[in-house]
Parts: sequence; structure tokens; C-alpha cells
Amino acid sequence: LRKLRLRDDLSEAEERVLRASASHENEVPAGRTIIKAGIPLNQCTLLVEGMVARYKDLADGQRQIMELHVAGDFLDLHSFPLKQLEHDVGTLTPSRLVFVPHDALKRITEDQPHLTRLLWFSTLLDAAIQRERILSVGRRTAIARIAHLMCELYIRLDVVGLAGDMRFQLPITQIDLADTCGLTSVHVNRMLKQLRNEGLMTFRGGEVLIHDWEKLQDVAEFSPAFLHLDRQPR
Amino acid sequence: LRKLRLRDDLSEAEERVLRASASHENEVPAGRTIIKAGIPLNQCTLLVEGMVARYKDLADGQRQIMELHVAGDFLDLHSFPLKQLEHDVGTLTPSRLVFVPHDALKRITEDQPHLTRLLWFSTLLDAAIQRERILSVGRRTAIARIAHLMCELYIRLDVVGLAGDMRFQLPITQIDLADTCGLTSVHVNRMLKQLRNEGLMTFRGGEVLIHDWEKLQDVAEFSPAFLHLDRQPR
DNA sequence: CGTCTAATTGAACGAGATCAAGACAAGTGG
DNA sequence: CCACTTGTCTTGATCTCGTTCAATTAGACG
Repeated sequence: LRKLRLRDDLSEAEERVLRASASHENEVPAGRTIIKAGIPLNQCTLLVEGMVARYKDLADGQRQIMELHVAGDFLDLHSFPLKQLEHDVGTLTPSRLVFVPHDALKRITEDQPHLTRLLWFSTLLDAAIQRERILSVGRRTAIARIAHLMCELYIRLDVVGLAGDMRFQLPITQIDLADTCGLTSVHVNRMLKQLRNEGLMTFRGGEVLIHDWEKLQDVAEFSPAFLHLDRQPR
Repeated sequence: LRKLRLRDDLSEAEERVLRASASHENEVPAGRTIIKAGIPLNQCTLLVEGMVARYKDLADGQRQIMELHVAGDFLDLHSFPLKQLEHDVGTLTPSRLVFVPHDALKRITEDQPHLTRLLWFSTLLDAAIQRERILSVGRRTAIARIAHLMCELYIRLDVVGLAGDMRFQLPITQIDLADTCGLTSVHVNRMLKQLRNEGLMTFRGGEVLIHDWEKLQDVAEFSPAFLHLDRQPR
């Protein structure tokens, strides 16, 4: 909710409708696939706590993570219009999930046009984040990819109150990081060392410490515009 | 319309509403930026004819194309919920465009829930295509990226009746191709030569000829699942 | 015909991958 | 409480795919 409210007003009635739409809650351990590609879905999943990834695998075992999800993200709101996903979704850490049936969402599209537009917005925010990923893996250097991802996560976690004071929890492996950036874990390790040595940031023990926010942004060529942080009537 | 109708029924009334929403038409020459990042928008653009790209540039002049658009695609339906884009959109060939004001779209979200869901679907189809691009530039080899893009374009153009008989028009440069695949034009040229020599496909004079569809798919590890071609009530 | 951009090819280079091995931490079972 | 997995992190050595640099050819267009 905090994520939506940053971008537009959310009336009390709308908040009530949204809360009423949620059905059961669930806890899932780390490393579990929670949504498989190609399976027809009849509910959407909201991540309440933990860290989750959307990814695809190639035949030779290589994995590419499309997007890292943090608390407050809908993992598969895309499945409401699409009816199924073409990629997998899995937990990177133990997570808590809440489910929203497609029926309830359909009712929202019938009765709540403004709320519908906000949910639509939320799916397109994913798309914008994923486009930035295309730019990263397509054209940025290895060190810039990692720096950029860290800037992105700092802002996104800050929005939901999970970052601040130039630090945040990131309880994932360097392998996950490599799969997100389109690199090998060996090279990620070397680049993290370089970022540490140059005094830009440290990633250790599941925590990120940013030592020089300005320089980190410079290395990454980071601009938060793609996160559409502006508050507007939508 | 043909693109939407493949995925779900579109009633006559809905078709009428959609057609009525369109305002003026426009012709644009090749190589023109038609939408700039960060500019507030109050209309959406539908591509009627030609080829258009969404892209971002880095400071050193490198370009990354996020998605190639073909006739029938909304170029920036994303801008309706987002209100502005975070990337540029430009023509690769001379193109014809039709505009739809955001007001008209807002009215559709108020009165036409089913049509709204179809438009929502259309934006998420872009997102799915873009996710496949992440996988390509992140993990596929150069030759697989090109082969995959060709498979994708063949299917997408076929849907709107612009491909068939294992051939289609692709009036773009090898530079555009390189910017789409996250490669240099020099390397694209070499890989095209290899694809030609191995009897998989030819790209010459703005036309693609596919000589061995099966092998081309194998090289690309292509599966059309990400294009969500299934027809379903949405 | 000149001009401009795109396509093509060769040679040298380099960012990141691959291969390999050791260090370290966290279970897990006896 | 300790031996034994198992998985991640770390570092070094070597390799390779794709880049960079450079030069030539081919087309398109006024």
C-alpha cells in the first residue's frame, strides 16, 4: 500500500476493497519455486516479507533473473490479464505471501476504475524496472551493473521503509546477484571486491553498506527516473 | 485489432469504442524520435505501419533497444498509467501513427472493464517480450540472440499478417539489430554470415528468409510461449 | 558522379568466462 | 562433541567470445 500511496492518492474505500480481496496467507522457505511457467493461475501473489525472483533457465542450466522483488511487490499481478506466466518465480529467502483471487481482481476492474489503473500502474512499474535491466545486461560494464542494481534496491527498499541511512539487508548469494546481472559469480565476487576497495560500497553477511552514494550512482550511471516515483493522479 | 482478437473475443461494441477513441493520424519519416523520456504525455500512439523501437542511450553513446515494434502495436500504452515514459521511442522506418487521447482511455477504464483488461493485457505482452530480451542479452550467445529475435519477429509479424512462407520484410540496419541484441554491428555482421553459411537464414536487402525453421529455433532455444498466443477469456 | 551511410572483412585486444583449488561457515547425523 | 557434508566465498591461471580499430566495398540518393 505504501508503494502505491507514494504514486497517487488511495481512498479509504479503495484500501478497504484491496484488503478485503486478500485471501489466505502463507509462509515459504528459501529456494522454493512458488510459480511455474505455463501453469494456469487463478490468483495473484503479494510478497509481504522476504525476497523473491522472477527468472528463466536455459537448457544448459544458466539462469537469468528478470527482477528481484521486495516486500510490498505483487509477484505475478501480470498473471491476471495473462492468465499464466511465461517464467518461474521463486524465493531467495524465507518469505511470507498473501494471495488475491483473480475473481476479486476482476470485480475490481468492474467496480473500481481508479484502483484498476493503480494496479495496472504497478504491473508497468515492473516493466520499467525490467527495461532498465535490459539496458544493464545489454550495455553496462560488470561493475556498473552491480552498482546500478544496488542503487535500484536502495531506493525501492527505502520506499517501503526497509532501507535508509545508506544501508539495507540483502540476504541473497553472490550467485543470485550474478544471475540478476548476467554475469558469473566469480566475476561478481571480483567486482564486489573492487567496489569495496574503491570505497563505494560493501556487501557482506547479507547486508549492503553504501559508503559513497554519489560515486556509486556515477559508476552505475543511475537515475531513479525509471522508478516513476512522482505522485500523480492516475 | 487482429492482435487482440487472437487472444480473446472482441465484441462489435468494443471495437466501435476503440475505433472512436482514435483521433488524428500522422506520418513520420525514418530515424525520428517520436516520444522523449520524461515528457508528460496526454495521448497514446498506435503504430499502423512501419517499424519503431523503444530504446535508452548511455552517456558514452551506446544504445540499447528494449523492443522492436511492428504494425498493430501500441508504442506507449504504458504512458497511460505511467503518465510519462522513462525511455525514448523512435522510428526505424517511415511509419504511420494513430493517436488515442488519455481521456478516451480513461473513459474506457470507467465504462468498459473487459476492453480495459485487453488493453492491460497488451501492455503486459510488451513486458513479456522485454523479459525474453533480458534472457537473450543476459545469457544467450551472440548467434542465439539473433536467431531468437528472428523467430520472435516471424511469429509476431505473422500474427498481423505481415509474415508467412518463411519470409518477412525487416527494413532495419545491422546497427539496429546490434542495438537490440546488445552486440556490436561488426559482430552481428559476422553472425549473420554464419547463419547464412550454415543454411539457417538470410538477412539481406531488408528481407529475412528462413531456410531452416527447426534448426533456427534450436540454435535460439526458441519457444513461442512468451508471446501468450493462447485464446482465452480475459 | 560525389557524398553519406551501411555492409564487410582482417588483425589485435580485452572484459568476462572457465577451470581449479582452498578457505570458511552452517548444518547434520552418529 | 566431532567428523562429514554441502554450499558459498575467494583467489589465481588461462582461455575465448565479442570488441575495438582500421580499411575496403557496396548502395542509395540528390
